[in-house]
Amino acid sequence: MRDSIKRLPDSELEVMQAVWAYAPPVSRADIQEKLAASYPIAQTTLLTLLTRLTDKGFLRAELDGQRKLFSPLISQQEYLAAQSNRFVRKLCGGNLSTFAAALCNSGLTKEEIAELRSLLERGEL
Amino acid sequence: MRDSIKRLPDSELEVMQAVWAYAPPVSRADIQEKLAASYPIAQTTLLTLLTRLTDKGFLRAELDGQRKLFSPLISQQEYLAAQSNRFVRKLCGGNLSTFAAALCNSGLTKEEIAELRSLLERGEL
DNA sequence: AACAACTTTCTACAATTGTAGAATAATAAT
DNA sequence: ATTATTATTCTACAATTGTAGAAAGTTGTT
Repeated sequence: MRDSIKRLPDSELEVMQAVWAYAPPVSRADIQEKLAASYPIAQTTLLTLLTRLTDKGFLRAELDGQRKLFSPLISQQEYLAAQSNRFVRKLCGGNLSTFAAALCNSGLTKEEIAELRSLLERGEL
Repeated sequence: MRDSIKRLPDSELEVMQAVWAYAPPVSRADIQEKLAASYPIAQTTLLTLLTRLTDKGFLRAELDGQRKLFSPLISQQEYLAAQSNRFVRKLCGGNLSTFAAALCNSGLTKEEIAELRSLLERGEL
């Protein structure tokens, strides 16, 4: 919920999502395999992004022989919560009707909106 | 709802929000006045951002004597709808429970969540 | 005419983001 | 040992973003 979690650039977010998809720790190769279809990328590029994410405090790196293994320091839920907050507060100016209207016009079907309502009902988690 | 609406960088978003706050068209001075407190910025910087937004198709500029007047080509609702879509589809992987959980952890109070639910009830708009 | 006030355009530059080849280090295989 | 293989680090560079001074065009004053 930390408001201090910075919004990641697209390429770094792609990498984080691949990291989150595994039980940590993950190697560069794991991530690259996961991204292969949706976001093909050179190994050195991926390593650059992993380094940047580590510098930014999103990942922790440990050595395993010659290679590195990465673990998230910020969970997907933490990140998404922070970004949701940003969306409502900053983009929608904290105005819930604005936010609701945006959702209703976002392309979600009526059924999806209904599902969302019901999910919101069961409070936290 | 166009998925093609690009996510704006922070500074350009600040400007667009100021533009949306007025009935168009607006001058650079109008925008600067609106932003003065929350986002102080040099006039030339603001003009650079306005030019970039115009190039990106977010604004239209017309001449009014020596100065320019700007009007949004993309409404706040269009932009927010596109970004909401992106949030659910891309950040939450289209998973509504993930999205709901993010909202519940975003710092919104129970009352706000309840309000959101009720706003979502009255469908569109 | 010369100046002041205001506006925009040009030019500039550092930081961030997107991407990856070259160089290097370690490991495995022959 | 010599050679592939594989992994990381260095170096590089273009595009985007954040920010603004310098230069130049208009208009209203004195």
